[in-house]
Formats: sequence, structure tokens, C-alpha cells
Amino acid sequence: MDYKRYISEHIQIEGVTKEELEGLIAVPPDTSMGDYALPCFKLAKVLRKSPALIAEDIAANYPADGVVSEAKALNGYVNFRIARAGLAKDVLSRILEEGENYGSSDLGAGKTICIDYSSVNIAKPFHIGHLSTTVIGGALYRIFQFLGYHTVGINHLGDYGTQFGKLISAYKRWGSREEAEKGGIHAINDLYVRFNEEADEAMEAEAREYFRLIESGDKEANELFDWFKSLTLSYVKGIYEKLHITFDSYAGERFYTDKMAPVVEELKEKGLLKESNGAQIVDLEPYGMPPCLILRSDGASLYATRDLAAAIYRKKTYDFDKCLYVVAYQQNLHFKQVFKVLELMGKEWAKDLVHVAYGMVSLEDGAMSTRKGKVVWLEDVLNRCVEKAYSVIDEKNPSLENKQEIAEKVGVGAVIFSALYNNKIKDIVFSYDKALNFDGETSVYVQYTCARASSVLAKAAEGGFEAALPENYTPCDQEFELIRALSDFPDTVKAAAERYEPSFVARWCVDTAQKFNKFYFDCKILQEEETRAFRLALTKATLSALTAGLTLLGIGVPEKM
RNA sequence: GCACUCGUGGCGCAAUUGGAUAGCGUGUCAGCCUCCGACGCUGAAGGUUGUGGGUUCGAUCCCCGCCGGGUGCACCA
Repeated sequence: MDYKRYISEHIQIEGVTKEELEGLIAVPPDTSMGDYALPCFKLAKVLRKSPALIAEDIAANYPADGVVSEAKALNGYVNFRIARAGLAKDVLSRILEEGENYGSSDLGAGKTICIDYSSVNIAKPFHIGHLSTTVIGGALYRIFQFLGYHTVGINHLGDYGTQFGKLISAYKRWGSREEAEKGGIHAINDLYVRFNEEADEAMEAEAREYFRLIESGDKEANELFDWFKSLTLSYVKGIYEKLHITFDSYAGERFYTDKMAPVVEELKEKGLLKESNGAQIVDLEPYGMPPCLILRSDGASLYATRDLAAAIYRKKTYDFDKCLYVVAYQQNLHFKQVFKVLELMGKEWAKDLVHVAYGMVSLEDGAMSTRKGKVVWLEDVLNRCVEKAYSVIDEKNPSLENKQEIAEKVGVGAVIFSALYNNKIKDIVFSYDKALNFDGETSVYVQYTCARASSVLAKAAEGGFEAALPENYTPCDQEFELIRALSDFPDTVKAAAERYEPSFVARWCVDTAQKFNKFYFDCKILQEEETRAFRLALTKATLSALTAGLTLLGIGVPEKM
């Protein structure tokens, strides 16, 4: 039941459409005021009457019924109270029917959305700074899928540039197959770090030469590069499995090597290309931006050139309705420039490109620096959180089976959640103290709540009690608050998609878990016979909805912990 | 210097894009396990939303100035 629509359809105001009324209806800050509210201030202009009078007028004429039980004017608002029994039945029957699909829809049916996220660099281990793009992108991927969109997850591999010449040079100088196979990607990264520390002009020149060899198809250079690439991919695969991340394409920068020349040609044809200091640029001065560099003075392509080619390729290949780039805000200007250039090229779909920018991660003593060894590796964080989870479980629930498996869900979930709980634009200062603290607003709290609900349901099954929705059951305050939270979930998921904010879903999970815990303490679920069936239904519905929420975020839900 | 961005109790963050008495967690203090899982619940203390103007019936939110933090600004990605 869409209550906003229902209410708006029962109000008659001359000169104001039902749709306008529906758009005005909001939720009061405090449920003691009511369940929905119509602010009358904007109507005051149209009707040339004071908001208070309009509110009183609407309230007096509103036909209360079994759906909306009350309309009351207060301070220029009309507050509506929904008949609790009806709302409860509506929401809970829907959740019990749909289970973990509650909140899903076909809103995006027939639409395609490309999401570029994670985008790892070859031969670089994952550090904590890569977490946001990976889990935000992964969550958006699932959220859009949940809403019926066809989603294309793209890992735009960083596999192009002189850095790979450096890597080969470093490997040939100091590396060996055995060490690399034993030490994996970290061993290779160490070589790269050493190269940067020791490189002189001659070594830099050598690196450039190796990169040229990769480009020109030299067999040895390419074999090495492909080997580094396969080591990297098998390494990241392990991490993606833990984080529940998937991709449909691994087309990285190198993939666009042969797709850039036509773009440059097109820019030239359209008269957008200009020479400046020996380089080829698109002048963006009229738009208040620095020029977009297309070709270096030595003729080589640049980052922007590849992103132009990639965008055009994606449009051609996937015919997307939207293409998201989940990339840190450092690249704000870059994407603004690239999008503008595409627009100038006459690509009317340039408006469908969205830079989903998020904040950066630093450490307590400043920015991360691979060269100075000031790095926090993601796998270390994951391992330590899983260990911590294990020790807590071992302490509180020593007899539990498959403790390791549950510790994985809890520990990894905590890491994912920490990157998804706040607005994505916020910077994050990483500390192990915070990462290992599972109290309060964390995934662990939500998981614990789920385990508690599961436990009640298991006890009910033992006792032969069944969940049911009796006719005309009027929920008490605690029950009703929880039901209201549950009813918000579908809109929350939609808002998360519209604003590219997985944090909305994360916040909803915590909020709903809080309401469940209040309900749990104030209302005995199994004890009292008259309320038992309904409360079991409420418990079951809560578990389904919370599971749906956590699953969208990529977080597992243990039955026991 | 210019552009973008952030600034909310000690600390970390919300506030349904302009609505009612600004919420939550953490930390501090005080309570609650003979009662469905205490990784939990209840209560107390803690705020001039950086600052000064403006717009508005109404501003944490929009506009302008200032202060402070972050990021970016031509051949790296």
C-alpha cells in the first residue's frame, strides 16, 4: 500500500494536483506526531490562506477510515495516523511472501548500467585504500541488480604505462622465478619499490625501453608481463571471493590500445584537437577547466585518451543507460574533463556518465606511502578482523560448530561495513583500534541481531509454535516502530541507487536492528500465547529484511555466532 | 593563486536534498543476566550545526564574505 498516494487521493484542494500533494507528504521527525505529514506552507501561497488554517481545514474534512485512522492539524502541518493493524498486515504479509527478495523490483527492467569499480593495478597488492571502490562498487552492482537493472561490472585494470617497464627492468635485475612464486605479488611489488628507490637516469631509460618492447609485441617482455598479470589476477580473485565481489569484464587500459587512434581521428575531424606546447589537447577554457591532454608531445596517448576510448567502447558494446565510475574524488577534474570532451564530440549519452566519487583513506600518522613502507595491506586487515572475531566467538560461544566459517563472515563483514556505513564522500582515517572494535554501529551488531532472531525462531520451531498474522492485530508501540522500519526498506534501496549511496542501506540495517532489539526487550516473543504468532511473524520478517539488506552490502548472515 | 570538497556534543558520524523539539554510536557516569543470546537493553550528562551576513513563513541544508582541513590544477595513472 502506498500511503502517500492514498492520503493525497483523499484530499481535495482546488488548483493543486494529487501528484503535487503526494510529493509534499513527508514523515514527521517524531512518530508521536503521526505517521505521515502534509506541510501546508507551500499551499498557503496558492490558496492565499495561512498554513495553520489550511491544515485545520484539511484535517477537518479528511475522511478517516480503516486505512488512515486520524488526521490532525498542528503548526501548519496535517499529521496522519495510519491504522496500525492494516499497515502491519500489509508490510508483514508482503515480507513473509517475498522473503529475502523483499525490496526488489523491476524498476530497472530493460535498462543496462555499467559500473567501473575496484580497477586494480597489475603487480600491486591490495591496500586499505582500495577497499572503498571495491565494496561501494560491489554494493551498487547488487543494489541495481536487485532493482531489476542489467548490470555490467567492469574491472578497468591498470595495466598500461611505463611503470610496467620499470617492473620488468627491476625483475630482470634482482628478481627470480622462485622468489616471485614463493612471495607472490608482494615479492614483485618489493622489486618495484626498490626500483623507485634506486633508479637513476639510465635505469629510467631502460624502463622506458622495456615498456616500448611490451608495446611493440616483444615476446619476452610480453611473457613476463602476462605472467605478472596472471599472478595479480589469481591474487585478487582470492580477495574478491572473500568480499563477495564479481565482475563481468576485466577489460583494462591495455585493452584500449588499438581503440584510441580512431578517437583521436574523430577529435581531429570535429575540429576539437589543438596543438599546444607540442602536445595535442582539447581546449576546455570556455568551460573553466584546464585543457584535456590527448597526446603527449612525443605522440603517446594519455590517461584521458584511454578513458575516452573506453567510454565509447562501453556505449557501443553495452548500450548502457548509465555508466558509473567508482573512483576517488582526486579524479574529479579528470572525469569532468573527459565527460565534457565526449559532450563536445556530440555524444548525447555523455550525460549518462557518472563519476561516483568517494573520500580517501589515510593513516593516523598521515597519508599512505608505499615507498616509505607506510601501508596497511587489506589482507592483513581482513585476517586480523577474522582472528578477532574468532577469539570473541571462542570466548562467548565456545561450543559453537564451524567457528572458523562464522568468524570469516563476522570479521570480513566488519571490514566491508566500515567502508559502507558513512556517506561515501567522507575521508576515512584508518586505525586498527577502530577496525577491530565490533561494538555499536557495526555489521557485527546487525549480525548479532539476526543470530538472536534466528535463535528465537529455532526455539519456536522446537516448541511447535508457528508464525501467523491474525486479523485485526493492533501492534504496540515497539512492534509498530519496527514495522515502520521494515516498511521503509524498499524506498531505502531505491534512494541508495538514485544517490549511489550504499550507506543508506547500511544505516537502515543498523536502525532496524536497533528497533528489533528494543522490541525484543520490551515484548516477550514466545512467552505470551495471544501475541506469540504475530511476534514470530514479525521476527521472521525482520530476519528476512535484515538478511536482504546485509546481502546487498556483500555481508554474510550467520544463524549463530 | 584558482577550482572542487569537507567543517554538526570530547571523539566518529546521521538528518529522507528547505520543514516541526538537530538524531545515533563511542567515551564518561548510574542501572539491568533465577526471565526468548549482555557482541545486548535502560537512564544521565554532553549543541549558539566553524564564523559574519543574505534569501525564506521556515536554513545543518541554498547564496555571498571570512576562518580552518583535504584534494586537484599540461604531457603519471
